[in-house]
Amino acid sequence: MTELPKAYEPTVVEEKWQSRWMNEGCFHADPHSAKPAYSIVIPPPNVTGVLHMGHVLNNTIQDILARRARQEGKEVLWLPGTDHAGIATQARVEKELAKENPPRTRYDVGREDFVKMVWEWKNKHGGIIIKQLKKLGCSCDWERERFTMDEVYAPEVARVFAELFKEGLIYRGRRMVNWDPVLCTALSDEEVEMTPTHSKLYTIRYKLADGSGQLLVSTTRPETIMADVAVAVNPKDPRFGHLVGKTVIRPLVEKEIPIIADEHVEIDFGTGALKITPAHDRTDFEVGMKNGLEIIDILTADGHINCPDCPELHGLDRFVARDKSIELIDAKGLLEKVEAYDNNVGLSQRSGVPIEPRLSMQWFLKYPCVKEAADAVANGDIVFRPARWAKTYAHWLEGIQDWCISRQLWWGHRIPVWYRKDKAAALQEATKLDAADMAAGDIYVSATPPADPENWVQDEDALDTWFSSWLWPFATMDKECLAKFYPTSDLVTGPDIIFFWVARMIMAGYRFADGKKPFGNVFFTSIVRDLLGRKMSKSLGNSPDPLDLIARYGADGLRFGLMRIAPTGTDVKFDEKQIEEGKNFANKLYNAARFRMMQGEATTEPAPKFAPVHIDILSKLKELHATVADALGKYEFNTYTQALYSFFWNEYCSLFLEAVKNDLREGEPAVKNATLFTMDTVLRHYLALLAPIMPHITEELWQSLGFAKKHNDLPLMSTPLPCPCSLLGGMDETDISKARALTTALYETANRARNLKAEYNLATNKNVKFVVKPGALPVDADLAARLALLAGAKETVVDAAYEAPKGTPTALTPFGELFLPLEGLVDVEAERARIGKQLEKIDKEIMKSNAKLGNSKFVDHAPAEVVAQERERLADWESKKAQLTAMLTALA
RNA sequence: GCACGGAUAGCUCAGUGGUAGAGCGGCUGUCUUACACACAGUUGGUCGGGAGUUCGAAUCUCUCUCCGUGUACCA
Repeated sequence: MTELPKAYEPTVVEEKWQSRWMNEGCFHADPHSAKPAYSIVIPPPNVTGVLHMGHVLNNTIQDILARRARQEGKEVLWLPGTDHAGIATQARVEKELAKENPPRTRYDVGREDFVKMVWEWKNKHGGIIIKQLKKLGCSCDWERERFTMDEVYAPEVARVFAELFKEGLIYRGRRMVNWDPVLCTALSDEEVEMTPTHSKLYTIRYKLADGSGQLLVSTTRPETIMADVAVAVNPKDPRFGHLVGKTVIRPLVEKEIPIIADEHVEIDFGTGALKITPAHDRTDFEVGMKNGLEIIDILTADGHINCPDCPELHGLDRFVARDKSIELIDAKGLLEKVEAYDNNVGLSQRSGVPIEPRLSMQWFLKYPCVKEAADAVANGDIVFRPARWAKTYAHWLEGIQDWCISRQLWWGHRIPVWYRKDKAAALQEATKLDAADMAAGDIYVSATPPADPENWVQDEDALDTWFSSWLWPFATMDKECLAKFYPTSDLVTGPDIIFFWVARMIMAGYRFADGKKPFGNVFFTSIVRDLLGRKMSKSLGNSPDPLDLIARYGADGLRFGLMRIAPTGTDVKFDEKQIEEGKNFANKLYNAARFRMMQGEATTEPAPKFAPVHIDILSKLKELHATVADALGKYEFNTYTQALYSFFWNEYCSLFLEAVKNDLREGEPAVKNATLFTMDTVLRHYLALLAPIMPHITEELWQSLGFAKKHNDLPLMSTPLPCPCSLLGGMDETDISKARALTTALYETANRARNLKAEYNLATNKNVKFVVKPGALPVDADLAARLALLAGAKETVVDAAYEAPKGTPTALTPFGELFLPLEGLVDVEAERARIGKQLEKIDKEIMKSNAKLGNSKFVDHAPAEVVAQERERLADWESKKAQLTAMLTALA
């Protein structure tokens, strides 16, 4: 007998197996393997990141796919790594500098030393999340861990840049971009979040220069009035037609500015007149260009007013200046009114502050292979799951805009462009740079720095982080790996980065990896929310720490609990109770295994003598194989998890084990042997099916149950999935279904028996005697004994001639009438009432059924089997009614 | 504004035309020698509202309400 603790303790077990798997190289992919390939690249978390629930969900799914693929005999590469996350990482180190005494900025340190500091920080503190992923049990090939700025990856980024530049797809220009005044960098359109905001709408009087009146102009941004260069009205607006061509006085830094006509102005909005401020508004900029207007920039890069002509505002923060400017205008008597106004303000996803539209010199990319990328998803070359994301994806591609790829950062891939020293100043101001400049030798664009660096000046900017991560599926792999594992099989990621990452990877794949798609399937996970439906976030403090959850419930418990509630189509509301379920399940599994270990070895002699209950559970196990394969094939992870849960807890533990316990104590050897054999078979197959989602506990039990020995002591994760074909091999299908019918009847009868006991307030542990007066199904000694065990009875007597004393509680079962003789303890009246109640229920069902079958339309239109089913049901109720009525008369 | 998703038991969720389900929670028993992280029993629902299609609707169609997400414009 094995001495084991009563409760499963995951911590030690999980650490043990994690290190053993790694030491034995179980996760390592062999590109020379003859096995078919299966590959996933991890969505690289930020190197500054710590594990959150989204990662747990995402990586558990990837681990399930990877581990299952290994069991299916595939050579698996799950390639891990981290993203350098330009802004986040740079900000992290700048924060450290600001804490110093005296505080420093990156400018105090200087570019070269600052970048060195970030590397130091990264090497010391970065990649915590990698350790955390290991604690979750992720079976990544850690020997192949990549970083988006490492020595292998960085040249790829530069190479791609140079190629796209030569192709004319990357260009530089002075454009209106999204400017983050806190981070002082340009951002892409995707990094701006339009946010509903309570603002104020100011209506201001612009006096006509000829003194003939005034024009009311509404604005939310009075602090930019000094940069107004015109007022526009719609050419079709009858109210203002006569004013076009006249001039008004700009209220701050007074100056005559023209009234122009432009169709962009909406007649119905506000006053119908719009101030044109080309330097500080995207559409105003366009209007300005169209009409040849001047551009007056009155904001600094960090969002302060730069307008010496207006000393009252000069140097003020843009929001302080907003209030101040209104005071000034009001003082001049030019403020008409101030109204509350709800509008959408673009906020920086990075710093959270309102974006400034700003004219600046930036690098842009015209996306390559847009059509290939759109077609691939449209025609199913790349499958999105759930499929509806394909629509979102297609919509984005249709309206795709050039991507601003330069960032005014120091941490990241520096733009691989050099300007000839003597011309650098001029070139950096040039709005157009192209291959001609390269030919002239004025600029140098390449993955390798110029041979004579002293003659060149490199571009100051760095690339958007996503400009490196869009190469992730292939830039992470060496030649051998590419040959074996590219394109990758599945990508598992959140729908929030469908544009940032997924779409761009598809384009990059077609353009840079031999025209091949980067992956075959994309599985978009749900987003984990809190119980109020809010996104998990640090600031709300509603995000549980996965490591804490692992400590309390085990990694297996966390994985199982989360997957059980992760629907495929919608978001998950996270409830810690569900994780507790995962832990409880692990404990159940552990105890079931412990129970088996207490029974000793199965013998080879005598040959197992299967009872219906054995055949039943083995047949269900066979079905479980199919359910699991089907669910995983369809990426239905909650179905997979739920099927595993209910098979084990309900079918195996609650029913089967309870029905066979006596075999182990006092059964004849052949029956005992059949039970041990069946338990072993179920556990062996089941552990393998469960292993992808609960890798640690299954590995531990595989070992302690002795299954590993039969497989050369291989860890379970390296053992091929047992074939369901071996289950009940050679047994006739009709015999199997006969056994299953008997077993179902047994379990149902046991339920009825328990109900009877409960109804008569007999404690579960009270030993009673049941009498079965058999009906249609045969009840042999085996079934009778198991029934007694399941019902918590001393014995079950099968007696066809049994005459129940008046008032004996009875129930109808698939095995016939079931009696619970209590020797006159029962009140006849109470019993009569009980049966009467049952009869009422049955009468209702009969009425329903009769109504249905009496409806000729139902009988004519419904499929034959549905009608037959209904008839059967009715017959069933009728016979039950007859029996109950007979009992009732017997009572009298 | 447009698009997409969701609304089923107190909670978290299954259930795509044929007798409304699971787990948790609640309540009642039980330390029955694998498991009290458990066992047995039990209580919970006009399937968001309305209309339609159908013999039959949680399921299909339309519409409304509420919640969520994406996207566009906003002076």
